[in-house]
Amino acid sequence: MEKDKVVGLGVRRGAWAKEEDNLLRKCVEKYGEGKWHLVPLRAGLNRCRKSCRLRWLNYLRPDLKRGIFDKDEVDLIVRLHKLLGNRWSCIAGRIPGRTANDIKNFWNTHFDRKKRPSSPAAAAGESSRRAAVKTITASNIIRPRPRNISNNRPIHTKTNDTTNGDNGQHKNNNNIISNPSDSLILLREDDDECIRWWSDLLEMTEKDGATPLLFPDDDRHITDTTLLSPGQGDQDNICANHDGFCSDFCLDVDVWEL
DNA sequence: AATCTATGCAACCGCGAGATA
DNA sequence: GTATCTCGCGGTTGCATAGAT
Repeated sequence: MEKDKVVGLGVRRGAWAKEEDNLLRKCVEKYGEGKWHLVPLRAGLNRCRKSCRLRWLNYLRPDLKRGIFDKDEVDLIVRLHKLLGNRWSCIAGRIPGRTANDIKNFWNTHFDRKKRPSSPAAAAGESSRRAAVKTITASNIIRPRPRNISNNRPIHTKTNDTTNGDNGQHKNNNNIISNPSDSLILLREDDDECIRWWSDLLEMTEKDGATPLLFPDDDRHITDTTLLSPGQGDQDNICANHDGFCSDFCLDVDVWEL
């Protein structure tokens, strides 16, 4: 990677200066997320749109949580990775305040078996976590399933979604339902199914023993599954807090015959 | 104190998908 | 149907820095 360079058409690259951060922040606060191709112009930044978007998503967003991952988050990442594989954006959608890049970096640092822990102590500490990861294979990763939503179906619209960037749009990566409003429909109309799905999932995960519902370094069972289950808590908050995430998780486990 | 090594993380790249003309 | 543009994602790179020697 080249840092602090100006290339090609004079577009600046590399580390961001504080002034650039301020310009970008003000621009997004004023115009909102999205329309990234306009952001460099609007903000007066000599950066490409991708760089602006990345900087905002990974660093400047006000709801970002920084610092080390706590146990709950680590456990969640392990379990979601078992389910979803390297679909970091999906995983990030379930962990408030964390970005896909954060999680990806965290995973690559702490769980990627290509890298080795620096000390025996660290290795011991990580071994149990790695053991859980070890069993992940392409065949047991659960992949979301596309659903056909008729255009005629009534949509429960939400008006508090002010953003149209980031998670507001989801690509159909591996048949993920793309529109957050679709997920809303699923939640409203398939509440029971979603609840059942999560129940089955948690049960299955506990049964197969591949990734036990335990923290890696102690025997504390996860009892607070509220964060995980779309069938619990405030339904509105699920999509409001995690944007399109629900769409990624309203799926049938057996469809892909895993 | 100087040098080396390992690690964390910010940033870039390339690609695929959706939207639109 | 196709070309083009934009967006978003996962993979990868390489700088900065802490820790070891």
